[in-house]
Amino acid sequence: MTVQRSYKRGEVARLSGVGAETLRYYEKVGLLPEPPRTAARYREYPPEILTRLRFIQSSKKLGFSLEEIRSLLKLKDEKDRSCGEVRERAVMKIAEVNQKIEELQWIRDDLEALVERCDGQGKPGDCAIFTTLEDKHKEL
Amino acid sequence: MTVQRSYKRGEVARLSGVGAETLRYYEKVGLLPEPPRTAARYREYPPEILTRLRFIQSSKKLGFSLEEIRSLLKLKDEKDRSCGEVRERAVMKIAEVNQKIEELQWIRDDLEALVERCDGQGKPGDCAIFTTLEDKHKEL
DNA sequence: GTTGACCCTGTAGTTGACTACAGAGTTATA
DNA sequence: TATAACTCTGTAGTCAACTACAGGGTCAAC
Repeated sequence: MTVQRSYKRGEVARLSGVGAETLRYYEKVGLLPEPPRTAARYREYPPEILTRLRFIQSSKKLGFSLEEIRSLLKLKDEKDRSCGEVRERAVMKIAEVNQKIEELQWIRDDLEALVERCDGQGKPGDCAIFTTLEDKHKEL
Repeated sequence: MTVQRSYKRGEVARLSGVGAETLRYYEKVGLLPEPPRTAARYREYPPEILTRLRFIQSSKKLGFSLEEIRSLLKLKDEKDRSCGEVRERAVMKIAEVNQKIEELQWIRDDLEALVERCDGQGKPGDCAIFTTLEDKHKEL
């Protein structure tokens, strides 16, 4: 038979890089489901918790609030519910994400223009014409 | 001669969507330069402040902290300084931004896969296979 | 020339997202 | 079996990024 592995808080913390206290906090605010407990009320996290935490971490880095992440995860958790509404919300999320990508691309393009212009070393005032950094954002 | 226009706090707030108190806060933490004052110590913002605020706002939406935005803006403000170091930091920023874009694209692709799979309405469990949402992030 | 809508400074309060106890129970190891 | 290293709950503290006063001064317009 297979050994069904589960982790406790400290292990999950070590493996995911998310603080042990933070795990409890995430549970409290509904980002993580309440895990099963041992007889002594120790949390027993299934291995899947790690992918969920990875998702949370990268979403955070991208400027999603915990509230938004909660709603993204809800999409997944509701996979067994009425497909139509989930689909609708997913489509909206896609639009939001695309918008973020576009804005990041502007910023990157601005930075690249800057680098190109000030390619040499020294020469102050030379790379002066990178007001670009702001101009592109006029249409925002 | 040209009429050199300047704005006071309330006008900037209205035009930019950034709260009037927030402007003072941004000044305090070094995101905005101290503007010139009238005889009565009223702030007189030049029109350029608006592009700067737009830049701050979109960067915030993309998950940059005020500290990071400060360093992005410093790149611009230092345009007259040693070009080499500015260039170096810009190159690093570009890498960071590209990383963000990539991660957002993963999230978008995941969401799109989800939408594709649950294309019909109703049928629960049908769009069940969008564990994609987490799988892609395993390599993070 | 006063009323109301602005502006000033300084400071205090709020919200989101943690992070750190205190005081008590549990488990692994020597 | 005792000691260290965990875990539990509840609550309080921290930090970033605002947001909201209080107690005053300024200015335009009636």
